[in-house]
Amino acid sequence: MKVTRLFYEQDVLDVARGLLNKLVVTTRTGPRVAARIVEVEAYRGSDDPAAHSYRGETPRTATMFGPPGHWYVYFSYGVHWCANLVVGPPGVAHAVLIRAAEPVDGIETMRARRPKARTDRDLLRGPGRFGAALGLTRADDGIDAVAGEIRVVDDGIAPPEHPSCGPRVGLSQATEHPWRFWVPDSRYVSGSRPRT
DNA sequence: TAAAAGATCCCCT
DNA sequence: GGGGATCTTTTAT
Repeated sequence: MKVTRLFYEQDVLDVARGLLNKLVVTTRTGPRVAARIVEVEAYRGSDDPAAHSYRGETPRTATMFGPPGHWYVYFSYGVHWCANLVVGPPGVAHAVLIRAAEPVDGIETMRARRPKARTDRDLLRGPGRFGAALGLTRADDGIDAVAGEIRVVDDGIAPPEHPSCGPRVGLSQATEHPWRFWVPDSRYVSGSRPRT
């Protein structure tokens, strides 16, 4: 089934679960690279203190307030580029963070971008690693994921019928929501991280 | 203008 | 298991 603009106008939790097993494909930053999404987190706009959009629109989060189905890419901890998909109609700033993916195509290209990765399993396991393996930067913020140079496509593998879920990672607020979803049994998920 | 925190990753022990 | 790197964004003064 094709991933249309309409897909991104569903409830953000449904979009998050629906993105599992979808393919991210790009030739924007080099040779063709494809990766299968296996772990995501949902951020519920103005209802969610952990969402970047919670306190209203700022220059950084402008993309989140725009039309759905676009990439919101932000710079994290002065080191990493993390990628989200914008969900909900314009003005509704929900998003789904891509936390981990399974390398499918262009593995050599990804390995060149991630020299620290010892195995293919480490290539895209974690949001910062996902961004690095795809070669994302500020220039990729706002790109259309439906018709642009970095696309989300359905290659015939359905989302899991019963996705696993649990608390989101790395937050100091709104930690109670089980809005992290992943493909059960995938060896490419990032796994829980202990918090101090 | 300053200061603190941040949707992380990597290396060290 | 713990801490440092690194710098942008936001909020407070």
